[in-house]
Amino acid sequence: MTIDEQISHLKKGTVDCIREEDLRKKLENSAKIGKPLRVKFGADPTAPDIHIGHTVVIRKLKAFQDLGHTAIFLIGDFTGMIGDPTGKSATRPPLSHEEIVANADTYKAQIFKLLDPDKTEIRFNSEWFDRFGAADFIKLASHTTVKQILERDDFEKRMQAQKPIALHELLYPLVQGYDSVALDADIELGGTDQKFNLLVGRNLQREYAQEPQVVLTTPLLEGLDGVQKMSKSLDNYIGITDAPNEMFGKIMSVSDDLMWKYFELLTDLNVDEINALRFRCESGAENPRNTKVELAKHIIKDFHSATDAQNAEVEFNRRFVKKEIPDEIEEFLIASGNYKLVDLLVNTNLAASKAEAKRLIEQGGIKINGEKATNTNAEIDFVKDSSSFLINVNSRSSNGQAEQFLADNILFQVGKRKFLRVKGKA
RNA sequence: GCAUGGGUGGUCGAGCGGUCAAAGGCAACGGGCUGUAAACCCGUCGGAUUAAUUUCCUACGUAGGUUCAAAUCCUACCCCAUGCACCA
Repeated sequence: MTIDEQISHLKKGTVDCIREEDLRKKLENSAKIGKPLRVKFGADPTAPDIHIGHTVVIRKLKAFQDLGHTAIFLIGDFTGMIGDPTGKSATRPPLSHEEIVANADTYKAQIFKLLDPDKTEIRFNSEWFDRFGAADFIKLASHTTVKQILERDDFEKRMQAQKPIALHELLYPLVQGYDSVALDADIELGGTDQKFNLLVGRNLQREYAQEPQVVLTTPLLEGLDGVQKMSKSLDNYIGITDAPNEMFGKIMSVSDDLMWKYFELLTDLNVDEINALRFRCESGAENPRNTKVELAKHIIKDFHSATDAQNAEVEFNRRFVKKEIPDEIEEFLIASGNYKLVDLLVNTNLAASKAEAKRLIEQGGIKINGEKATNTNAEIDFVKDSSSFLINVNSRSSNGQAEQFLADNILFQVGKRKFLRVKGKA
């Protein structure tokens, strides 16, 4: 690849590249002297569960890696110890060494689904900050003015809205930026929300007489709701350890509009290929649903395998298109006896409380062996009968119908997705 | 330290003596329409109890008090924010 080709490849799907001339210089120089560039990406140590929104930037890291450069995955364990960067006042409890190691392992297991372990450095910023003295800290702070820090969009807004800003939050960008100095980073990647912090790193490197890093930002990926950025706390995420079936379902619920962004940021298809698909959908030549199926398979293949992706599609079709019962259903064993339906739903965790169970029944959300349950007072008998169980569903109200059948289990369905097979305990 | 404003359900936010399990929004959940699209529409949304919207319990920062009755009034305390003062 020529340098021009590399640049356009690296810039695909990014928002900011500061500055492109610097990137070019670094790439050229690296090629000339045969020294790989050091590409940094920092992660929060407290939340090792990453979702595919995070992989947007990790894929970019991989792009550099594929070109022979060194990926540095930095775990901000020191930063994580001193507070919360998002603005809410709650200070995070310091993580123990063991927790940090455990979280790091979790990270590794996840990122190495995409990255090459041999070309990845995993670093912790406590390496240098544990040895950082108060004097060093003051010196670090002296390189930046209050005004500069307050430039940050978030701070400015909060000042204006008279919302509190804790002092340590002002220090955050400095701490994060110093990591680039300590690592002698050539390039730092991050989401667009990190732009300010990444630029602070760039300035600090200059202050510490290093060549400033190139800053490359990637867009934030909206989650399944299509509006807010993907995050675990909003429960609109696709975890990269999600099972193939689950991933498939979640991707299928992404809106058509958002699908194209997912294609751009989460697959290797190039811009032309994506545009071609898009044209077919928009001209009516293809049902967007089918294109979305392809998207789902592309993504699942990366985190599982092509076979898993294929199976997920089959399973999805069976379950949601043909509305058949899924292949594998969890089982719950229960002793023989007489149960109220609502109690059973609570005991099996299908409902959080009796009130909720009742509500589900009233709203037609509960199916027993495929039949909608309508009576909130229904009772079920599990009677041990040699090899199988006599199951007796009856109701107390006058209009209720009693039914009785012999089986070794009852299939419960809650809503469209939850299934549970309740079996009698032998 | 002083002054002012404030602490309400998962969240945001109304209520400011009874009609308050507490408006409204968001989130969530169930149903409908579909391509499990999205959007939209309908319903639910503290818990237990009941044939029932029946009865009861818990909840409006904490602890007391006034009242037949308190999220609402009073007292003390805790916490938060803003401003002032202070400022190497």
